[in-house]
Amino acid sequence: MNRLLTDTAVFDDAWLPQQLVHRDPEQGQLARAFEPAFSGDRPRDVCLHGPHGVGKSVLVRHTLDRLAPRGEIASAVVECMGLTTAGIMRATLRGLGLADPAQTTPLEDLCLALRDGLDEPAIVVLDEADDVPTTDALARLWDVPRLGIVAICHDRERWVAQLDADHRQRIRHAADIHLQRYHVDELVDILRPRARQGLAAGVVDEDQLARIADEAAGVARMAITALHAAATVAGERGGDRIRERDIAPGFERARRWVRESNLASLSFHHQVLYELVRQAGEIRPQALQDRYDAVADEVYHGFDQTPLSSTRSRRYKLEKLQEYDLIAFEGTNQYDAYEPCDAGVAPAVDLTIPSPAE
DNA sequence: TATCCACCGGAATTTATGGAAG
DNA sequence: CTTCCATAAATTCCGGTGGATA
Repeated sequence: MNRLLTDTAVFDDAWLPQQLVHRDPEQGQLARAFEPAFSGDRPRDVCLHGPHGVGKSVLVRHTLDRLAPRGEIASAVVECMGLTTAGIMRATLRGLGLADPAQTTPLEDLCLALRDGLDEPAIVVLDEADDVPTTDALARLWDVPRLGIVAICHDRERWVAQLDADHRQRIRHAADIHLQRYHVDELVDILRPRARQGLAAGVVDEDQLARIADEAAGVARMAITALHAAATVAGERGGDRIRERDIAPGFERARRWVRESNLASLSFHHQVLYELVRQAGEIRPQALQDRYDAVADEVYHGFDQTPLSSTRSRRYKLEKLQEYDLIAFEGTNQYDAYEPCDAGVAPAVDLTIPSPAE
């Protein structure tokens, strides 16, 4: 850790501030939705929506924390991204502390375990609900008495549109909470306590907090990460405080961190395909497939993995890489090419890839 | 305009994995 | 230990798309 940073934990997604600033009305709405749980009834369902990084999950976690002294409401936060219906049910059971089911437990058994295991009101939070086949999972969760659902999504209309008629009817009764992007001065209020606790004294001043807040365009997560990154960049160049010239590189570094952590969460196959695209800089689909065939044996050697033999499998991986904003490719014709979004983003694994034959 | 071509992406099917039951 | 059975991942199959070519 460099000497400008005193506590990096405050920049983590998981860090909860003492006080949630500028979200009082929304916090009140959410608390009212949970209220029935205290008299043994099912909490009201909630649809919580708004753009990336404006504090949707933080709002829920914080509100649950604040209510804890009034009585325990069991709750589970489920990261839906990439999960199947069964995966969501498993995560719910685990999160509520009811069971730790094996990957192969039948879906029906999971639903039964949840219905039978729950005798108190509880809340399940479906984070990133719009990235999943939520329709089926929702139906299963709605079958559980006393379980309230908080669905977190980006675009309410789009999410509701993919539900079937019954679900749509039911979601109409849910509390609807929309989170806007923050204004610059609100973002500064969010950054200030983190700067105080996470950075050495005098590393950043109000003007620069405002600069960072402005650049982050209302997205709290980006502002917080960029502050952390700007301090890192300033330290690397030997400075003892953040200066104007650190801010743009800070944002670039912040975006790189996000991409690197995304890539790290993916499989070895993804790492290999990403690295091939990154080394090529720009590569047409056929060339990429040929290259993969040429180097796969050597690259996979020593790892407990076997190369993907079908091009379809590789396309699935490439699709994921695009979803995670790691590579870009446009359109469908043969002149389009894959390219890395940021060639400075390195794979999480050390790969030795033979250079292309001359 | 008609045909070709490279490639995408949906859907069905097969294979891998690992817990549970006998 | 073997068999069974669930999910998830990998693979196979193939129709559709849209620019290129004659």
